[in-house]
Amino acid sequence: MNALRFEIEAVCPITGARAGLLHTPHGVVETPVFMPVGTQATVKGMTPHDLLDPELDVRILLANTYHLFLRPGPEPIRRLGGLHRFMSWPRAILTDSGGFQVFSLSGLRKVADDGVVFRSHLDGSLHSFTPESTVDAQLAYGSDIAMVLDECPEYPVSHEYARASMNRTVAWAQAAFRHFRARAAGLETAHALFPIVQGGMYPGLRRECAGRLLDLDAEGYAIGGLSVGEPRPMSFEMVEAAAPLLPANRPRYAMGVGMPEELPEYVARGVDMMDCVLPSRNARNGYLFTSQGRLIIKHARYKDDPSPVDPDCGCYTCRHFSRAYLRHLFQAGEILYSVLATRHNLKRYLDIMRGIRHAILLGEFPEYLEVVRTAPAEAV
RNA sequence: UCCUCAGUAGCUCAAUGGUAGAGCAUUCGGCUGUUAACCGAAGGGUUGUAGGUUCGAGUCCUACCUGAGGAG
Repeated sequence: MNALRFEIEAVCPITGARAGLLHTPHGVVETPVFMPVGTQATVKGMTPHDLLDPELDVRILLANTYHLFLRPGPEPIRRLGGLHRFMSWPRAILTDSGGFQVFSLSGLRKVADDGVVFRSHLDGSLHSFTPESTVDAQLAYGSDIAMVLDECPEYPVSHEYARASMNRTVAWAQAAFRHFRARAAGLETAHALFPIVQGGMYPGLRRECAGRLLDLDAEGYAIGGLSVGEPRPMSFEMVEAAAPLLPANRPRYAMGVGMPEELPEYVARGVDMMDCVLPSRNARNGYLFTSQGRLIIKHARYKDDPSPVDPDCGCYTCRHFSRAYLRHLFQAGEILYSVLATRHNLKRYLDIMRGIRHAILLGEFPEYLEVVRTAPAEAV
């Protein structure tokens, strides 16, 4: 039983960028899409009501297998009706497998062929993840889209290590799919599982990895291991190596990217889905994304500034509050600052994706790219 | 008028007589499948003033200035 149906509405004849509709068990997602990150079953600072507001109209969220595994645990979530009911989110959820944590919490782990042993960052307790166990966890969560366990090596790594790591990721993906297909057959609801293309910063390994994952006949494919310290052109090059090999009629997901100006670049290389902590995390750290570039709200220059963060933004924050007020809230450490800033930054990212989608549908994506490539970096 | 206490970075305060520091603020970085309402760097001082003791004083002594309390 398929969980997803990917309907392509338009393809840019110059770049190959696609606009489509991703039909999930929890609603339709317009692509290309930016997925806000809600690691611990919450987008920090946002209620589901905020995210559902037509102003944001978020269709799909991320949550994290690793973090929810440690707390509160897959079984409690299953008993409480799954992640959707647990967090009161009616729309689609994609769960990351914890593969990223294998790398980002590297001080605490040991990678073996059959999985990874790691220490909880919460209490130091020992746990293991296998391709099978992370599928089980994500089925307990009731994820619409689950991700296979992968290894996400840091940059730079040797070709030798990247190859071994990629081989492991492919083997894990194969094991995950075997287990997933056996388990999913007995379930009432449909779930999708995406494998992840790895291969370090070696185009040859990326191509090989993509080719080997095709046999899995997955409902969508992810490209991982991007923005792990490498220069940006290299990230784009890795996508250029892998994306053309992936099935044209399935969604492609670039994991963990990127800055606002990078989003159209990934789309131009055939990417349909992206997620990133930048809009939410940077919001809380005083970094606001605007149509005129970045704005660091803590700067004293905004102390008496009555203007909105972005005069061209129609978000709740920009409609009602001044830079001076937001700066005040930030300096005072007030919770409302994070709420308003996150709301604005998410709106900015979602607007960018809607703008990209609109341009593709109108056949004007090359012109759109031209404009954003010459955009200013800093707001005044 | 007298007594007591206190004067150190923009602010609040540290510093057994031995290289004047911290937090906040300021300025600037950083953040990319969140261990992050987080992390880092820089600028900023005639230690109230003037003398004295001492090898050496923010620290001890004297006078003065300012402030806060108290007494009358």
